[in-house]
Amino acid sequence: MKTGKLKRLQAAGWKAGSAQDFLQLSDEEAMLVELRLSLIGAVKQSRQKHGLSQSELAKRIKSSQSRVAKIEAGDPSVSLDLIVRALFATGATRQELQRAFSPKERLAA
Amino acid sequence: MKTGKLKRLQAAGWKAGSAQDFLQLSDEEAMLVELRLSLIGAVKQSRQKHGLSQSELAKRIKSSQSRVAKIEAGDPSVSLDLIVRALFATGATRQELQRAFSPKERLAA
DNA sequence: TGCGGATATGTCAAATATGACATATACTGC
DNA sequence: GCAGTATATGTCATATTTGACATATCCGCA
Repeated sequence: MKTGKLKRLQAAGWKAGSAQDFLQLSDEEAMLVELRLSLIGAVKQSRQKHGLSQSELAKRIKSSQSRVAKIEAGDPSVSLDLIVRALFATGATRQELQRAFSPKERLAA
Repeated sequence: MKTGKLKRLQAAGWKAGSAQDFLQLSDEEAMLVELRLSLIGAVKQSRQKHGLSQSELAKRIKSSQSRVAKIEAGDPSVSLDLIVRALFATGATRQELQRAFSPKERLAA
């Protein structure tokens, strides 16, 4: 049942071109999206845990509040690089980063 | 002793603008570079382990042999996204990816 | 009600990453 | 020596990502 996968992706802020596009996602692509979701979650969590506003985090990574918002919204225009940068900038350790990579919940086949 | 850090970065294919640039690397930047190194190492290792040529891997990620070479050479023009994509495409599992994130060796201070 | 801070969304010019290509180098086996 | 295969390096037009900005929405609090 692939629809669950679709819902997840949409929930992450990915505007579907068409359902087909998503149903044709290769495993690698799915893994990448899943990875992004994990990291994004870690950013949100870590930022709030450290009591930072989006603007404050933005300053640390020399970006803008709007881009931080896009990071956390899972906007497709945001690169993995920027997500990881943001995560580090919140004060997250590499161990926390590692944890973000843990498949805490598995994708429905 | 910061020079070790510099050597590492240069070894990774980062052309120094000047030594200062590197000595001024923030911790977050250093972590990011270290992360890239780990992932790059994992790509090389996994690709060879699976008996793939750079050209074959390139096809899988719809790229070119030259870009795969740049990935493995640590070329600064290569994004984290592409590195991770390449790693997944070699057939690496998420667990292997996770291991690549492990700080197996620590940077000198 | 309105004010203030935080977050979200859309746009855009500039910056950066991209695949493709040419070409160079290295290492085989002949 | 040469041919074949793998990898490295440089360039470039195109594509994607960027920070910045405007503006909207949400949420307490007076």
